Amino acid sequence: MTTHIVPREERRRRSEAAILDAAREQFAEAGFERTTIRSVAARAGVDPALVMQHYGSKEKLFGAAARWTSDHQRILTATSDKLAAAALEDLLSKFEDAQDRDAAVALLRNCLTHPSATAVMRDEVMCERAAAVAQALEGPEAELRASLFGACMIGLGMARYLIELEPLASASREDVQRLMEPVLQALVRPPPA
Amino acid sequence: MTTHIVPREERRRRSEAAILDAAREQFAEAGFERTTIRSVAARAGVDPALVMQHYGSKEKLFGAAARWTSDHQRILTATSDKLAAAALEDLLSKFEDAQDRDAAVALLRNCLTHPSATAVMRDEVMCERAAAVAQALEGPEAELRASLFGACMIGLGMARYLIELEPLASASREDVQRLMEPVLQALVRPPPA
DNA sequence: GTGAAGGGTCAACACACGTAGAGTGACGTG
DNA sequence: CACGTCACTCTACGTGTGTTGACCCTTCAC
Repeated sequence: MTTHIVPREERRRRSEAAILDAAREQFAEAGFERTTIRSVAARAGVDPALVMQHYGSKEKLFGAAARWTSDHQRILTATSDKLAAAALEDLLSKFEDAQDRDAAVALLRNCLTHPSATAVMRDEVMCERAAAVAQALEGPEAELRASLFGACMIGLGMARYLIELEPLASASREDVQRLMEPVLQALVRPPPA
Repeated sequence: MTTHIVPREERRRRSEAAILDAAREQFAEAGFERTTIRSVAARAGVDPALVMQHYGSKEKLFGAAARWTSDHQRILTATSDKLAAAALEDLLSKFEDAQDRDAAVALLRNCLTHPSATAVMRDEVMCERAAAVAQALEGPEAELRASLFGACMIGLGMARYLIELEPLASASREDVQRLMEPVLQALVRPPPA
């Protein structure tokens, strides 16, 4: 055995992190229902009971794993002509880092079937950003346009990263950003009628 | 008893239809995993075993219930300046009829978590229509733009009917159509650069 | 009327899951 | 060295699930 001697607290933090990583991957790949405590434990190389001991329940584990880590400072501070670009930048960059990506995918994948994921998605992610977007919009129906803005962003994320629709899934980030920007700009500009 | 005498075949067709309706509603509301054969049977007023006898397995029942019933003739025949309007018309009208709506929601709700629903969504629904859309598009990158077109449509459907993001969920069909049309038109027109 | 057929029900199996409680062995402290 | 603590594991329970086979009871053909 080449295992070094590690202090208890460090060891605890490591296994907790290993479990969380495994949970993120599993929830992201297979969804909440098809993810079992046992499979997460196996992936993390620990006993199923340890998962419970650390996170209390499958529900809480999911809550800790599925997050949308992002400050919407970039959106709040963007002027209306840079709003679309900023939002796209924010969305697309989230999927570069593996950990952020898994956490986001875990939330996205389950937001249609898991009650608390739906609530988080709607209330914490979309409503908040829609409010921020609406604030930057001029003209009538700002809230509705902001909702549609969010809807397009969601659709982009789901089609590209979850459904993996081709050629969108394989397209370069730059191409996606370049083509989508004028689309979202059509919502930023006040409606014609 | 006031039950009329009904021939066997008619009786069979009725119970089969009742089961399918119940399954559609249940799959649409609760998703695949949270829907049980027992709950479907209860909703249809029959015995759980009868569901199996008619549809063979939960998987096959889901396959029969979750469908995207729509001809894309309207899209194929539309000229490029009417393409966005036709697609929106097609999507929004699907959710007026209760039966179509349940079948569509059942597919939409599970297309991120259920393997075969994902496949149907990607291959039968999106790829086909994206191909039809791409055919109508002029300029470069027609396939990618068609993918993005589909992504926005999906996002609209999910945000409005599944996540129920406000004020989008409560907005009138006309308002949604009016505001979204120029958005999709930005994908129909050839890209600037 | 009588037998066959088939729609429908009942009870049960086998399995996988989330979860709980007792037990174990290494680490830290005196 | 000895003792308590804590991370960790083993085993098992209870429950809910999809699915099955044996059993009714009405409908049809002759």
